Amino acid sequence: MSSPATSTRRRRAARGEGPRLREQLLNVAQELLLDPHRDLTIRAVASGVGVTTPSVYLHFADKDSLVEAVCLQAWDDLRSRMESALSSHDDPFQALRHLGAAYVSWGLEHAPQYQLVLLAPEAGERPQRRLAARQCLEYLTAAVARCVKAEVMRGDPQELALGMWSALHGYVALRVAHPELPWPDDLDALGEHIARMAGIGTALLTRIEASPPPRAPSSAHYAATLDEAVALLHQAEHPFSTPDS
Amino acid sequence: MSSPATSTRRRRAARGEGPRLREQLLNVAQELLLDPHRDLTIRAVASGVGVTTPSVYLHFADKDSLVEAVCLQAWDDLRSRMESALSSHDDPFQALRHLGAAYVSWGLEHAPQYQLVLLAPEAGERPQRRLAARQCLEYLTAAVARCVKAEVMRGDPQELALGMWSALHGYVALRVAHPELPWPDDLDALGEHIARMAGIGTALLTRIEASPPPRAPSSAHYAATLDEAVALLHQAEHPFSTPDS
DNA sequence: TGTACATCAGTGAACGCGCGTTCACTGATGTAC
DNA sequence: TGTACATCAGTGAACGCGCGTTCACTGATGTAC
Repeated sequence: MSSPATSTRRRRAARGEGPRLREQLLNVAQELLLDPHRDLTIRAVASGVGVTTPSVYLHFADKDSLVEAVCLQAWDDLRSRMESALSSHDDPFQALRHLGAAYVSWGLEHAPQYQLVLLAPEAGERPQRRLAARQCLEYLTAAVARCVKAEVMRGDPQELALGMWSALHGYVALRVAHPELPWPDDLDALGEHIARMAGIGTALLTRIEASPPPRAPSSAHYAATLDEAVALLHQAEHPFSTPDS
Repeated sequence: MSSPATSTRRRRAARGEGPRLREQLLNVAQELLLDPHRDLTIRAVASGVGVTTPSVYLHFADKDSLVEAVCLQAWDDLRSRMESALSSHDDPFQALRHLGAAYVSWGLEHAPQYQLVLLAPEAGERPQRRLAARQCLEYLTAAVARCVKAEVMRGDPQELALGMWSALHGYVALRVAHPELPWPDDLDALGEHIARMAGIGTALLTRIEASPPPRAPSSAHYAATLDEAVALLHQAEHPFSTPDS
């Protein structure tokens, strides 16, 4: 009578095949999460698979468990992307930059999962999401630590990583929540810009903080000094990176 | 019988005094927004004032209008803070830095309002919140434009402002959603760090992009060149700023 | 100064919705003898 | 080879909750005459 509108009624699973339903529920839940016009409800997930609502409780204790499982599935993907970004560049500063770009690019591609783990107000109270956030920070901290070891940055790697992360996160968060702002067309280009801005900014700022100058400067002095610095870079055997290394 | 538990029953307003209820409703709604243990519902707002639920509809068309009104009230405060940060510093680069620090500091103090306008998934679809976000960008763009005019930065002010904003926003957003991360105790110190990192990073990066060097560098070359640049700054008449100007 | 009337700031009770969740059940699948 | 039985993947119907919202009303306040 009240058969699901979105899907044909599925065949009942064979004896040992029960757990396959779990996988199907996760898939449908993921689809719902990606569709801004539909809500992720227990009822919608069940009917999407072609099953009645109570069946969901055969595999998930409650709604939260289901939602969390959906999101954490995607975060494994980010972890592996960060890992490969880190290991595919021998040079610490280049590795950090590519790690940042990979992070931003993943975040923009997985907006709903990103939103749930890093933007939801209650995210900090959920152990699984805390863990996902923590692991993110650890990858970044590792990358920054290598830069500190190579003496291109100075200071506490974890604190610097929090600063870098803020810059990357902000771009993803702002773009996802306010797509109507005058963003440039190329999603990743601004991500690259921000990753480089944060990297270069951190490198220069931590040096200045390690040996603070006596007086406050003006814009004119900043400009003049930066010009000289860039000129210096051009004379160096290996000058600063172009946008694509 | 079912008198409100949270407040004494108020006296009925006199003839012309009707609109005063609106103000009281906004105040209670604000309190509810700030209390993470209570939800902002029409019922709770009404009972907080000491009035029955339908009375709320005398002043607000629906719940959304009420919530939006509460939030936008606070954003006026941010606008004035940004304005005074901008006008209290003659030097463009210093003004930008203080604008950033003021922004972060306000965001951390007004987490719920910040969350609703800049973090909520549907924020980009609400005209009022779009406007608030847009005005934020405009203040930042104005500050960056002054830096571009003073030649301490190069490029499109709005695009650079989006990058700067991302960095500032990310810190507020991350800290608000994940307070359990290993943040330093001083809220504003890291905000200052990020504002400076983004400013200096943008200034240096836009110079490098305006005159890109021929080859990709290594961390060692970055380190050596930045050392020379900082040495240069120390020789300058007005070197880089200390954390407190 | 008194009285009929309009206004306006509220009230009280209820509606209907969609949600997460529970409970007693069913009927196909495999297994023991 | 047939039959009784345990298992297990589901079903169907309902509960109860809190919410936003609506509707017909009331009773104090001020005003016209």
